[in-house]
Amino acid sequence: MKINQRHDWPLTAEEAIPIQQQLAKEVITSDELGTVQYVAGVDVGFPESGSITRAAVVVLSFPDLQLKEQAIAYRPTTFPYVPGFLSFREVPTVLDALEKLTIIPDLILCDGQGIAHPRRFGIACHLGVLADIPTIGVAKSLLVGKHEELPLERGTWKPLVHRRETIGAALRTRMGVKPVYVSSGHRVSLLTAIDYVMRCTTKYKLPETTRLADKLASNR
DNA sequence: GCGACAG
DNA sequence: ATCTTGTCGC
Repeated sequence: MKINQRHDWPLTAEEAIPIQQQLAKEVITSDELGTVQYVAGVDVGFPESGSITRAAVVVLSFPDLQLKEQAIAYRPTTFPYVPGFLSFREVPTVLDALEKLTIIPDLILCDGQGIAHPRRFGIACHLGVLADIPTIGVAKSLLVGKHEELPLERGTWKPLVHRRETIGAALRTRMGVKPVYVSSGHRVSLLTAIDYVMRCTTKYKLPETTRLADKLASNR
């Protein structure tokens, strides 16, 4: 698939802030997605002591979650890891991998936050806006916000609140296991996001999409 | 000013 | 993220 270039990639957080503020205006947190036939998962690894960025994308059929296609892309690493600016480090290479796909995914599950971000523009939002594809943020740990303790049952969740605003949810995908943090990326509401994350999760804490992408991104 | 801080 | 030994449970 072809993706339009929207902006140059900055090399510092200071230069990245204006870009986040501008693109954050384009984020849509209501449901603007059609029938989901293909769900994608993306993940990024940093081999060669971090000097190389390796992005992996897997496309699964939905709801049966069978692997249909995968792609991988590499770039020299140019942006450091700075909390709040993860997308500037990972998205350029992820877009390269997406462009190699034959199948255009109907939904993408990202490894990281969506709007559960200081400026409401986490990596899932950035990828969603640039690719113009519905995205959901699924993070393993918290960047901002807090939530009440949740019940132990699989599928239970509590609102993730930041500055008195609900920005996502802490979701228990497996009984008795630490929750994942789900938030809207682009063109997906929170409730719909929670539903898709549950439907993509089978026997592990993380969605199958993320697990397969992770295997491809970190393995060799 | 002092901590917290996705991957 | 990455590095990296042992340990716990099915």
